[in-house]
Amino acid sequence: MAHTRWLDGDEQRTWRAFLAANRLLMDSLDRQLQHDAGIPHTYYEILVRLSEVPDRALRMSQLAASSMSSRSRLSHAVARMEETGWVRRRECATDRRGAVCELTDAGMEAIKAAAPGHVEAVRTHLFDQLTPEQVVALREISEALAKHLGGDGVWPLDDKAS
Amino acid sequence: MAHTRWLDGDEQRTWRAFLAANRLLMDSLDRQLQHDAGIPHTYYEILVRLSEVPDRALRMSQLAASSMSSRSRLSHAVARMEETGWVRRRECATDRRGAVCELTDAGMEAIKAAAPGHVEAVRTHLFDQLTPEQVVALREISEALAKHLGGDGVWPLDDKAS
DNA sequence: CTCAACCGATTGAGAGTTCAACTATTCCGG
DNA sequence: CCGGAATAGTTGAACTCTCAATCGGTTGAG
Repeated sequence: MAHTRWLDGDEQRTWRAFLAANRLLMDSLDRQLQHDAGIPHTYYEILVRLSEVPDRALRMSQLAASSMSSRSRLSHAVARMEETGWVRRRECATDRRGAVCELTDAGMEAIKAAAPGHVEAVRTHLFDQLTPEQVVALREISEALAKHLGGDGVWPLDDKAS
Repeated sequence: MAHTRWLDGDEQRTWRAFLAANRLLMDSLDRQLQHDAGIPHTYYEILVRLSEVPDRALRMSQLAASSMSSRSRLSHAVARMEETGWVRRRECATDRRGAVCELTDAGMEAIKAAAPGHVEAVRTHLFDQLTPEQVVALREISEALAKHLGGDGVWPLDDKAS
């Protein structure tokens, strides 16, 4: 790289505000969930993905992709949540290397208990602070970034309504 | 809370795209910095704040606020970076409880070495993916959120220019 | 059929973060 | 001045995350 394309003043300001907003928001949500439900936000995301899928079960790799988690992180997280009885690991029928992670009833209860407080926090700290137009803009921005960064397995991305 | 204000379909989609984009972006930047410069992004932020301030020195609490770090996190981080010789701790002249953190020359060199690669990553993964209008929107959104969440000591927030 | 390359997932060590507890100092009402 | 409350910062334990190494299972070229 011969010549660095530095950020200009506006870009700097945008970038710093973005960093600040993200860290403050995520830290806040993490604290809320940890305090009220005893789990970090990343674990909550994993449980939610499982809860929305047929049979409440997914292959580890699919679960990792859909929760934006590295394989390693997911392995540790699932091990941890298996101890507390929220998920269970089964062998995969079609690929003996694979593992299927399944949400238990206790795990489902845990989500249901944690969800209202979490959703309320997301609403008050995010959506309540933005105009409807900003919400639309935020979605378009986020989808563009995630698409570029290869966030697969998260949204429809396709479907109708386009 | 009697009744939870759940997210509607559009809000869900926005929220998930936002989560995906943020995690992917931050993980990517963190990996880049860790790989090319051997420091996590949070440490980089701390060093940058110090580098921009008179005397390259700040009280711990101010440094924590301006880098969106908890006191504890900053303490650990500074201890770590002091070992590697990038910062130095001095007593505060006006308050014997206080400590002043100062960027060393070696620390300054470390930033200068890390900056080009980092800035390039921010550009390619963020700004290059957005239209100028989206950059403006992102700044307004981020500033609204950060302001609500009490992100002080980060921007001017005041100053001239409206 | 065989073996090497690849894939799915786990593991352990090292590093960063959080929380709560703690020390030391300053502030302030009486 | 005294003593309690607040402030600045640090510390250790518990926990999460990352990275690289590893292991068994699968796949495909020859």
